[in-house]
Amino acid sequence: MPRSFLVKKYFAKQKPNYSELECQNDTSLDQFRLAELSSADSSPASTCFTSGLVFDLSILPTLYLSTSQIESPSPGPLDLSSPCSLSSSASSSGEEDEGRTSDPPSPEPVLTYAPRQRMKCTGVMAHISPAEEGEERETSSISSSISSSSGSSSSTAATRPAFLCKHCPKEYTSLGALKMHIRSHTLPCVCTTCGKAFSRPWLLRGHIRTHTGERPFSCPHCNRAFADRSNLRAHLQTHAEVKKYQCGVCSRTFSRMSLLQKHSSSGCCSTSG
DNA sequence: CTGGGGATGGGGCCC
DNA sequence: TGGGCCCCATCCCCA
Repeated sequence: MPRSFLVKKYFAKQKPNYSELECQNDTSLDQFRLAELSSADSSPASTCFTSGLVFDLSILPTLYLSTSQIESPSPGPLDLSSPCSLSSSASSSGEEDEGRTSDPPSPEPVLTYAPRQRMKCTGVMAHISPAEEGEERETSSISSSISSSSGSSSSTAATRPAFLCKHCPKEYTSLGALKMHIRSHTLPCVCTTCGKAFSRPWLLRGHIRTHTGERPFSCPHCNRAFADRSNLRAHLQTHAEVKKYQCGVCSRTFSRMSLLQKHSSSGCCSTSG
């Protein structure tokens, strides 16, 4: 299977440092922190920061069958002790704004169009049944996968163990990677505000911002705020004279890969295809 | 059609 | 080994 997705980028060892983002984050962060703290006891949506988050695998089957039970975020016996539980501190601590942000977008090298296939596995939910939700079962399945794969005629397995996902054809070279991947099937992090489930807590945090309206990331150029750093990064491209993505045919640059792809597919590069 | 924002998924790296 | 975060990528929608 294609493993190109697992290939780390050229700057793999570089510590990202969007100094520009940091600056604005430092200044705006307090505002958001205050807003967050103040809203934490006033805004209904913000309740999800304190008690609206439940990560209970057992509810997932119910979740996909019917969301009626979770549409009313009643402060029931929430399992805040769960490893996936989030608290107001988790967000208000500004773990992602605290200066861990990355390097300056600065004069980045313009990238020519080199589309990468996004790997998706579909039909996942159909495989998830209440009886399958347990991590133990997952891991036991992993073990069996390992043994079966190592015994199979896989060329890669000859040198390293292959950790196969039982929900999809994906395979990994480490158990940790597989376990993390499995979370994308089990979706243990559930937003009790809307019932949407996520594979990782920080994904849920980002989602929660859509409820709270929190936008910790501000553009230093126009002060526009974003809930997601990636979106800010994309936005910063709009301020750049030379965009990050360049058409290999007409040299026109775009702020987003998707725009370049649209551009390519809509005519410019039709000479070659 | 293009440009851009919002939201989200996922692998890799660091602690 | 797991959690948290980073970054990239993608889809959807709207102006």
